[in-house]
Amino acid sequence: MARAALSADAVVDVALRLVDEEGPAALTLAAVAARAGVATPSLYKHVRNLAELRSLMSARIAEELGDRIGEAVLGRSADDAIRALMMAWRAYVVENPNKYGSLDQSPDPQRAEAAKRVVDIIVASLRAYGLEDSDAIHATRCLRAAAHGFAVLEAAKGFQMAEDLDESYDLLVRMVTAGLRLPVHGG
Amino acid sequence: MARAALSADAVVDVALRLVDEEGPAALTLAAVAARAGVATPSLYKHVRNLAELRSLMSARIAEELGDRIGEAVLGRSADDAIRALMMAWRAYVVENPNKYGSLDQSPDPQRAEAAKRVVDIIVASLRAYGLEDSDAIHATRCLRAAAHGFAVLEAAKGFQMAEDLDESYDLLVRMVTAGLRLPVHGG
DNA sequence: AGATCCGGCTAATGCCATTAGCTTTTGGGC
DNA sequence: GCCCAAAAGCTAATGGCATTAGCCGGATCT
Repeated sequence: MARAALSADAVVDVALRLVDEEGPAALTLAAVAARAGVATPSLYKHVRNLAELRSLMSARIAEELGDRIGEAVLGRSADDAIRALMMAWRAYVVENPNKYGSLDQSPDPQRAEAAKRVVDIIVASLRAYGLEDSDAIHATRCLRAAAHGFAVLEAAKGFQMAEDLDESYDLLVRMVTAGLRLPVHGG
Repeated sequence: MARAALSADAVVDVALRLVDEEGPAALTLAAVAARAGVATPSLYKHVRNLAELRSLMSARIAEELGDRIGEAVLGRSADDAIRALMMAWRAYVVENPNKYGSLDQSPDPQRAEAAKRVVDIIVASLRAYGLEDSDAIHATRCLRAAAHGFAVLEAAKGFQMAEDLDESYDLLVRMVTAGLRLPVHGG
């Protein structure tokens, strides 16, 4: 062992704080190193390269999101759980738009675990609707699409009209909860 | 005037083809210039900088998407129109995942027009449901969130399970069309 | 024909990621 | 208490990229 000043986790911490405060475009190894009080190349002792740092950051963001929605569904079921889950999802995005905006969806092992947890929480919440196996997968995809789509658009300031976003989201939540009662096939 | 070899539009064309073929990460002025058969700095005669090129590209992508969904809703109404619109949206994404992935949502004048057209088409399609004014805005946001969310996740290969994506999307379309009959407020 | 302007070019700057290779610190075994 | 191996830091160097400055040639208009 040696000086334990820095670590991969610590680098990710610093990077996340940087993105949170200055936006995704501010993420450079130089900026992270400066914040960590270290020369740029030193970061390579903890992280393979910028791409890996991004991936680790995404994993952490997915974990945080998973924590939030996991808490939200505790002790709730059916519409109540889905509403809480979606509300928690959006609350996370509103609190951390820059972080959410730098979440990337690319499939890599690191992220797989965190993403899987989010999916598992959703799938579990869908059991109250009688959705299992393939049906639960299809329904989960719809829920993710709705929540993520709204999140991305809101984080990117893609909704320009003056109407209250809370009301829009409330409608979306009701669309989803009602939609989970539809037959997964046919109609 | 002088040699009309290149133009802002032509540069955008080249850039879009580049992104389409090699992915969003391949977008550099150097690469665009190489494809255009020109030295890198020459591009600055047509485009202010990389950020503006990105913006122009986004505008074009939004236009293309607008064309597609505009065509799709022609001669249809209500569920039929919404289904056609959402199907056209996804078809565009599946055909052009890289282009769609480089669509950015940031609000700037160039993009405003193209984005507005997409929104207008949706709003118009919602009239069949009796949705007007604020209600139409809220409903439009939900539809955009659903379609865009699915599109982003699919383009980024965010859906890992083996289940057929067509079936998932069909469920999403039915969720939306059914959801458009919900009261916009309350429930 | 000549002035003008547009659109191209080369050269130069500065930031960034990444690599190589050296130095320092630290903790464990003697 | 001392030595050594490895971890973690550093400086220097490389190469790609965006961007700016300033020059040049040809097309257009008068």
